Amino acid sequence: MGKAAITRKTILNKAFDLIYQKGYQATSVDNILDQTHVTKGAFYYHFENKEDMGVRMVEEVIYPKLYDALIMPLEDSEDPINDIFKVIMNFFKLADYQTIMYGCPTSNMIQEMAPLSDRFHEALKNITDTWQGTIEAALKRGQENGTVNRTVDTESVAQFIVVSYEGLRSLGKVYQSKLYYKNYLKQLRAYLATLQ
Amino acid sequence: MGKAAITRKTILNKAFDLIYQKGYQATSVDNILDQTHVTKGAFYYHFENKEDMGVRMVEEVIYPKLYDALIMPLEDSEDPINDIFKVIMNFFKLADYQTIMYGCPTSNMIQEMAPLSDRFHEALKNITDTWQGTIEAALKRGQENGTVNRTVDTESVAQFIVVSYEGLRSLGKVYQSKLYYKNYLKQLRAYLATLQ
DNA sequence: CATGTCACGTACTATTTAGTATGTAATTCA
DNA sequence: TGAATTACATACTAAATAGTACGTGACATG
Repeated sequence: MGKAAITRKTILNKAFDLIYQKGYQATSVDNILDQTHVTKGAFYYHFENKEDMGVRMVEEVIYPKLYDALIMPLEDSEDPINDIFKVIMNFFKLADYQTIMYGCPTSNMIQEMAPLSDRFHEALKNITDTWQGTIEAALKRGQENGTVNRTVDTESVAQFIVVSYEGLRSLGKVYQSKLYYKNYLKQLRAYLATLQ
Repeated sequence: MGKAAITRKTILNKAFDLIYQKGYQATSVDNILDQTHVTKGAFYYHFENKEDMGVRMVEEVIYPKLYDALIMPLEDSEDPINDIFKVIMNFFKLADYQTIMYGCPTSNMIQEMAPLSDRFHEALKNITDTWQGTIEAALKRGQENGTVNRTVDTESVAQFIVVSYEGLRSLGKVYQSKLYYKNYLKQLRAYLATLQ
């Protein structure tokens, strides 16, 4: 990676840290620059404006995190009912305080920016479409190999799983207890079991 | 209602309109004043500061809306499995474009402000506690009268319902389609049916 | 070796922000 | 009716904001 590419990455990574904790609008460009050794000239050389930087941050920082943790592990799943549960449970097992305190980065950005900016809206819709689509595809493979009941509506089930997960991460901000996550996993498992 | 009380209400109601659409931090005090016939002197006479106004808005505008639509109808429910579904379905039936476009006011405020302000955190936790508690109480009555299976963990079920609802409202911002809500209701009904 | 482009660095601006200082009508109450 | 308190109105400030103008050293390329 060249020097310029490093500068760009530095901006995006620090922007993620701050935006994840405070929100996009509450994080100023100066705020990001203060916490890096990057100057304003460099910032506006690499990005058109603040919105452009934010959208790239979603695409290049937030999306890969979600992909690695929750999407990729399901891409080849032949036993979705068990794998979906395992993937989510495993994510919470590895989660630190920040992860629980500040919610899901994707969901945070949707809440704040989807209604305000078309560019954000599109980037965020791509992420959720990909995730939901991956779950749906896994459920369909499960239907073919017999691990998932053929009568289930894979689209609405995939949606329900994503929706419940994002709701959990959102309300997790207010409850911040292990029990809250445990309770969720209990009900998620029960719900998934009904799909067999 | 006296004249001063009307001024106060005017501020809170307009604050709700703007904050619901743009977020708390993106809505300035001047912004609220521009859209009312209220001056800065009046604003800071009625509220300590912007945060104080925001918290009162949560308590006095957002909470009553959620209470009327989703909490009160369940307070005397003796058939929670059917009533919970009906109440949520009914809410979406009556929902306008704004409601779907801008998500759930409570959830929006949680996402933006719960990690940033203790006063917001507390006010928002009270709302969700009340809602979840009401659902749990209804489920317990259902267990007593036989409409709900006695083996179900009412706390985690109540939590799962709230969580899935809030996730839906959050992701609804990005999907904005009737189908998305229909799919949710389908899975919610299926999930609730397993509690019988 | 001259020259253009890349990748910044510095200094600035116009606007917006929450909040304050200080007034002054309108009520209330003794 | 006089005095105090309520409920505002107006004008201001200091800080923060996104973005710009303009410079400059490094480096590639003909």
